[in-house]
Amino acid sequence: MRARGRRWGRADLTGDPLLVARALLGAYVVAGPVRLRLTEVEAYWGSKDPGSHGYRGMTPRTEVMFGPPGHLYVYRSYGIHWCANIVCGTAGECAAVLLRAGEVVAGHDVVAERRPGVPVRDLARGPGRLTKTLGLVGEDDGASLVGRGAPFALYGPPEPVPDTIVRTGPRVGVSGPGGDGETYPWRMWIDGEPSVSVYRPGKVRRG
DNA sequence: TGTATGATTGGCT
DNA sequence: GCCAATCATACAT
Repeated sequence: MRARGRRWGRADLTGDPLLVARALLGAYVVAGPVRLRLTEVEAYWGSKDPGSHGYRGMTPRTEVMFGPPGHLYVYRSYGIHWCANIVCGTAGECAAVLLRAGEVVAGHDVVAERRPGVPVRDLARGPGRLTKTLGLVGEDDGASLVGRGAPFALYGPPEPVPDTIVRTGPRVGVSGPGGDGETYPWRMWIDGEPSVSVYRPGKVRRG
């Protein structure tokens, strides 16, 4: 049996979202019988960040992101998929880390039922696929990952993920503040992981 | 009340 | 590489 990392609490998610995102690489998300090792994440930082849903202030949808760290922010993407974030930062500011990709390390039987015919490396390769594999839906928006009785849980990496295998780059599908397709390098992933999603540049706006 | 848009994916050319 | 699917959200009217 592989050693298991320490269960994370609210304190582990408090602070700079970029540092939290880095720390989440290699961490485990537990949803019922399914456990996922995170291999790719993106940071979103509220009012500093035109790419964030919370950039223009709090709305009913983004309310969770302004709350205390340790909760899920789940939203519908393109009317079809669900995408999941872990709220981090500090209560009152808007910060979250989008879960983009991971590797299934437990609960394969359940996942196989949920996602028949899907190749192993594609099970959680991309944010929409990841939520499907974990079974996350809109009703899980606001649910907690920390504390006793939380429906979900988060465990730190069993072994530290060294900086030498961590890569950073522009976020996927987000156009940056410059407008020229410039983006913040707030996407982070573990190099060489087959589950890491394919990069696609954000839509170029006319101009 | 109407409408444009998107932190995507899967299927087809 | 290109494009449709499909709907909640945000914002204009």
